[in-house]
Amino acid sequence: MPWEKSFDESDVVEKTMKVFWKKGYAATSISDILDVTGIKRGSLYNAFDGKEDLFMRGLLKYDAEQRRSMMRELESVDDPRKAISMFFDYIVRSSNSDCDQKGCFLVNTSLEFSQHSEAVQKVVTDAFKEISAFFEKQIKRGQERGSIPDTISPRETAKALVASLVGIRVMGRGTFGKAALQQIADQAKRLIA
Amino acid sequence: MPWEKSFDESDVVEKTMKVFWKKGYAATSISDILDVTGIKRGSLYNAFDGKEDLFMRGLLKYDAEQRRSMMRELESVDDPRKAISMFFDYIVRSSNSDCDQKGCFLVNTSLEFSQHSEAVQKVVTDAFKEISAFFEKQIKRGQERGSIPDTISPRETAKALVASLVGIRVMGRGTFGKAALQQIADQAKRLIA
DNA sequence: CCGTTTTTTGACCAAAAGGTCCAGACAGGC
DNA sequence: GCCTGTCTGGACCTTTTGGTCAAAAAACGG
Repeated sequence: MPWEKSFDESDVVEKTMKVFWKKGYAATSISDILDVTGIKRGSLYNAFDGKEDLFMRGLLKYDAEQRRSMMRELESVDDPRKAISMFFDYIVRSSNSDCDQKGCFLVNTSLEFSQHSEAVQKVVTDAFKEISAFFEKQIKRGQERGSIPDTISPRETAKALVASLVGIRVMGRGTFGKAALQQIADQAKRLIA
Repeated sequence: MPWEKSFDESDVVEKTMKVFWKKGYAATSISDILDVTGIKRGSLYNAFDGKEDLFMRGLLKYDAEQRRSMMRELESVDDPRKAISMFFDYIVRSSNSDCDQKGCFLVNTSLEFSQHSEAVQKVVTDAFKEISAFFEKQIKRGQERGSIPDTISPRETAKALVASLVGIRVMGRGTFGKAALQQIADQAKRLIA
């Protein structure tokens, strides 16, 4: 075994992810990536397959470290209303604390569908399906224990909550002010009130 | 006066708009535009300033012909609940009838903010502000005539409705199926029920 | 300390990007 | 029918794009 890489591969993916996240796929050039990682061209292509590969890795990393990890924490919340509420608060908080206003990488990517492979599309759609399923499950749990009214439809309300979430993420990129995002979240919660 | 243009300028803007709408700014090349309009390079740069200019014109055309014209029609609806309801149904219908799944040009553009001039950003944010103001006005009217409960906050509910609308537009690009969009819209209407 | 094996480096490539330019085509006014 | 002004076509330009390559450098086993 003759040599180890001089750079941390996952660090490169992390930095690359942030560029794609902020600027989108098409608007990000390889040069941008070289600049932000400090790595050289040859090293990049020695370690990765190319732009698409880099994007995919970044997206998977985001999905695992941001969305999945947050949802895993919320799974352990006992009170279903609180679990849903915490989800929204988390989104609002992370939207408001990001001074780059990058929004959500998954949402951003879903509006770039036409430029991406089906593999990428699947990551995104699966993510939204899981979020929707999460909401649905929590609503059902709430109905079982009487904290959420039986009159509402779990599946359809879940989808509406996802849409609100997406809306918050989009408006958080600069269209509405910070205060508005929390207000929207609070209103969305009325759907399960 | 020696010669008229051989192409219809507004027709070129229309076709150009559709490409930007579908693929986004960065992913659309001048060659794409030449292909879709059938016009030649020299003619394009003789009639327009360049890519940015073309994009701006397309965006303004969309805003005027899609959003503004629809809102103008809704202004004349007497029943405020119905006006809001029709807005959502219109969005759902136009999302579902577009086989290209382009979504909403304004929403798409709002996720490309970093690549655009402030002038472009202003068009988008103004559009959303107007939609929000429309909802707010309708909610207030509904409360005055007793068809919408006094307990809800007009301004904040309006913002939540905008977020739902945006969510529908995003999910309509392929993440959720057609049926889901109408379901989301129906749930959103519960915010003013 | 020498070969082996991998990484690094930066030059290099073809293609595509956005944009310019001008020779020629064209329709008016005279 | 010619002159004038604009419009068209496409060659052309520079820069940037994503990607390749070969030579040099660096750690390890022997």
